[in-house]
Amino acid sequence: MGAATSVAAEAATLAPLALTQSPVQAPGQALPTKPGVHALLNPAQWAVVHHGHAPLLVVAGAGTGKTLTLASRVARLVLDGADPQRLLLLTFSRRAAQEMQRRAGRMLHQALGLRATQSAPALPWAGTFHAIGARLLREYADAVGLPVGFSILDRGDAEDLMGLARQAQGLAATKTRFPLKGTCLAIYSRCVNSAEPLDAVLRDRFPWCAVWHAELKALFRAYVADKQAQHSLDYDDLLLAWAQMLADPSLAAHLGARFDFCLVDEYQDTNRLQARILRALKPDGRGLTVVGDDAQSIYGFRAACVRNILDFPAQYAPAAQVLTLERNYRSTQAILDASNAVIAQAAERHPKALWTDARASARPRLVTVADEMAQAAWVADEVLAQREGGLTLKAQAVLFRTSHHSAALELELARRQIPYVKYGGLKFLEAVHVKDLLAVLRWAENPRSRMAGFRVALLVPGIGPAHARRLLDAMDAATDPAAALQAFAPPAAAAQDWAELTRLMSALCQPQSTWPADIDAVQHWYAPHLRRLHEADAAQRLGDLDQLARLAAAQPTRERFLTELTLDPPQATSDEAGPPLRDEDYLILSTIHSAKGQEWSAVTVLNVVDGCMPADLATGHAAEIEEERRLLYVAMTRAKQQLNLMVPLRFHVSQQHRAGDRHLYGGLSRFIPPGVAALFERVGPSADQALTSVAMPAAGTIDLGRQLKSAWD
DNA sequence: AAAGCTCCTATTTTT
DNA sequence: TAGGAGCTTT
Repeated sequence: MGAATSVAAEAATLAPLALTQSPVQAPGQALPTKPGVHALLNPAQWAVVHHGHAPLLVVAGAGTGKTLTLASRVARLVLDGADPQRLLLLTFSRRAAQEMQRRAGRMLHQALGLRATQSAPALPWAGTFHAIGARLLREYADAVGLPVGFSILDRGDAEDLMGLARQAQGLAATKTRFPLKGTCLAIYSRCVNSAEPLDAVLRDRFPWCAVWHAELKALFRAYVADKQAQHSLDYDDLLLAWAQMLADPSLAAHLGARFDFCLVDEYQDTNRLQARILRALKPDGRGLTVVGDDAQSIYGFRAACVRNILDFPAQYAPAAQVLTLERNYRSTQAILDASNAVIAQAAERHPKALWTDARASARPRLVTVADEMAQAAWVADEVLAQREGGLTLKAQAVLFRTSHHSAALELELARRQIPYVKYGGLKFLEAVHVKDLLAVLRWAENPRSRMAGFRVALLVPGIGPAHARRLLDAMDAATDPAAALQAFAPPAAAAQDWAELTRLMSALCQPQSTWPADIDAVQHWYAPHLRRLHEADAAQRLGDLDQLARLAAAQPTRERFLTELTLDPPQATSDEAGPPLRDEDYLILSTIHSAKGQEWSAVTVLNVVDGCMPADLATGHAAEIEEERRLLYVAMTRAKQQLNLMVPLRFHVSQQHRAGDRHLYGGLSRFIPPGVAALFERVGPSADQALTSVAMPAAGTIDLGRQLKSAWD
């Protein structure tokens, strides 16, 4: 993504990184020259780095130097003559992609003995499955019959399109309630990603929707047709179309031959479709290395398939070699003991136990507090105390199951003026004003997009759904949709405002359109509409758009901007607020999902309470509970020195004041039974004492916090 | 046909 | 909280 994002992401990962084990990166360590390459790798890591062309599965436990090993392998391959342009490096998440690119780049830089001013050879084919898929599809669009300038729908867009199809099919007004658009898309997406037929998905995942089997099938057919008519691909299409492209033997051979090596990180989080892509790309597994840890599989809800990693070796004849990394360089033994105990209760897993020779230290703590307010206060106290003890804020992280669980803590941090950056759960792209502005750009880029056009047209006062539909129908029918837009006759009441829009659109559709000046033009056009539609908080929303413009300036073209923003949206709040000052220190807040692959000296996990971990929504199926267990395991294994699990005895489930605050008295998570709890140091009042203190009024304080915060706006 | 209302509901995690 | 659906008014 743009400069702002990479600066923030860089800042967020650099500090912890500097403290990692990485023998190869030890201060003063000369760069791996040929004979002594990676002499400091442990034997298992060394075996991975020097493995040949045969298919390889690396089972790498948390903190075992996985990324270092992968990056070293990349460096070794290049040293041995591999062309960096012919290395395909795939990951599931954006963060892992960035991390892999950065570490491999640094390693290459060292390995080639380059000076600081020289840059390492780029690894152009490193990225997420979705991003690489998008690039390949654009490159091969002509060959595979896709429109060259296709738009990529983010999840919101895809839902809206599904919603329109749903209405067009008359499913919005059924007697018994038809699944909502989001649910429809979830079902569709599950079918695509798990490569399972609709009836199986309905039976296993959405039994309450099974009666709508026929209607859903028709709906999905319409949805797919609409996407094609609008020259749009959704996230799933990026994988699906890629897989379909590879189903053609000659294309598969052509693409497979483009890459000498293919390394896949986070393999435990890939789904059946992604596995199919890899099989088609490298049918005999030659040059293929996959890395993962079944104990850290936490994306089952996105159809990630643990079987991918469990079944990988047997796909090949002879079976792929399996190398296991078990030596942990990250955490203290006490933290590992507790983590191992949590995951040991898991039903099915690739057996391994992490170990370290780091000297034993304090046990992780299980901290009982009365409620969320007390939790926030305890965490803030602890963070400040640690900082007094010499630990920077950046070396500390607070992790939580769902994004809003940090709300109380964020207020407390703001009150005490403790800076923080929050990862995950950010809905920047979902804000109405951001969507509006992007819709204009997207429409200009792809005039066939009814989604974008509809949204933009409705912004003009006097244009409603009926006129908008007439406009878009006319554009659909025209060979030159841009001309049809200019020719459209709006209702008289809208004439003035409509002219402004057509002027803007014709400027944006100039062949020599100047980017990023485009976005200024759009902002200029949109600002009055924004003020009209969002009087109350117009200033703040305009600020968001300024931020968007800054991101835009970092991209070479409009198309790249739209693609990058859709596939790699700003993910931390600091991205919105602009890059943090270089020397500024801040605490890390993150969802556990977004924390995967990261590490910090001190980690605090909020709400380790039944109903939260596991989430009460997830307690339906055994498989979901298992995934929640792995989630806790992932959270715990992020910690290097200190780990605190917070147990608020009372925490409220919803912020709906209308129905009154609902509270849960869950108690300690079921994942910490007494035997496991014994591995922790207990902090805080006993359960009895805490329960008596629960009668205190707690809810009202929130507004005070908000006022205090707004005083600094 | 558009705009301005009043309910209503749905709230995991990510590409 | 906020966005959406559905109703009523202009």
